[in-house]
Amino acid sequence: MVSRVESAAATRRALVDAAAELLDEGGVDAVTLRAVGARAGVSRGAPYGHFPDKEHLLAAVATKSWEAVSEQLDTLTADRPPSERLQLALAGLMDVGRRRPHAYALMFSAPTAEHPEALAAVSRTHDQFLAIVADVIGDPQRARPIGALVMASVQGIIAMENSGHLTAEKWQVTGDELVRMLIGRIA
Amino acid sequence: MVSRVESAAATRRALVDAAAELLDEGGVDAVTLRAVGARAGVSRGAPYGHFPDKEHLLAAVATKSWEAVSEQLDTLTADRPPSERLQLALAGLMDVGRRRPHAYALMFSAPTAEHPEALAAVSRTHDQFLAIVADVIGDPQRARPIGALVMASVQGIIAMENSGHLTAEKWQVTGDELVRMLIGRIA
DNA sequence: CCGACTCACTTGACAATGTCATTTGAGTGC
DNA sequence: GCACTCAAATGACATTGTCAAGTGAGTCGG
Repeated sequence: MVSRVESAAATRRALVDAAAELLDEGGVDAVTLRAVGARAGVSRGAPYGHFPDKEHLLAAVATKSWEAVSEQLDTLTADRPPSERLQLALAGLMDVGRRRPHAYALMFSAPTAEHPEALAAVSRTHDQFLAIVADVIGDPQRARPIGALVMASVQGIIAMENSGHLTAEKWQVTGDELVRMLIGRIA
Repeated sequence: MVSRVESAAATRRALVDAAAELLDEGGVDAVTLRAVGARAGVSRGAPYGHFPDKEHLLAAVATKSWEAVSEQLDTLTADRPPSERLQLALAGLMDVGRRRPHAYALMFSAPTAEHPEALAAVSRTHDQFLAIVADVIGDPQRARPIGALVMASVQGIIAMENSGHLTAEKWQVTGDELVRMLIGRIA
């Protein structure tokens, strides 16, 4: 037996999942409210019962994507050496960028940063990342600037990889090698 | 007296300029073919005489934006010390990212990298940048990987600045300081 | 000088889409 | 058992990208 609120929550989840799938499959242009409704098994107007507009639905997708990264960071237990945790954390981020390029772009898009729920998920993930960086460099004072440099650089590497602007032929280097160069220079 | 081909070329220029203005003013959503036509003094269907579709018009805007950066790099004459030229080159890129954030995002977007004309402008600009990096580090062999790291990192810094994900309160650092940290670590 | 032609541009039309107002109907509390 | 709530469905509308057909100013051979 499903209560009304349970059904509504399930519909909301189905809408976000459907939007995420369509985003992964065909980019942001493929995420139409009609397609989302159809895949979620509801009508085209149903999203308006859960989100004020399409942008908020996409923000929910971005929030969920950030939460997935955050949960993956939770699995990096402290019994590993800090440098290994940093490497795994960056590898996890690069993995999202490569497996779900459209979702990744959405996670770092401007509208996402303006939705409180998304901001909270981003902030929590960044805090986890900063804690790892602090353990690596051993200096909490400098963790934030250095963490910002690493995060921004990795984000730029993935973004240029996905957009086709970072090719191995042109630059004689891969994204993974660039990340290794980067973390080799911050220690 | 304007010949027919001159008039057509002028219309094409007006369309690209109008699209660039609308992009700067209201983001990519504000660039509708009707608005572009109106601002260029032609009708909504006129762009189809010069571009196969809207994406090609946006690619032309990206191309022109890259060419502007390239021309600015041309002004960095070799009588400056290499490190100063690198700093000025990066400052120029950051300036575009801050003054024209939407155009900047377009320049690094995936569709842009698939249009030959845009690719040529990008490639030329990247070559100029690589030449400067080679002069700075004095090792042509390592210029490409290091240049890639710097370019990707700066791109990530600007992108996170523009999207609101890189705030001074959160990370205790500014984008400019990150760029200084970066070039300090590659020398 | 003029008639036919070219081609950039205009206009009408259409399907797709985001959004809102209205309606419907299943679950809920008295 | 009945009125009520609220999620969902439906109808409608403006906007947009795109294409087919039409138009008219510039061009060229005679």
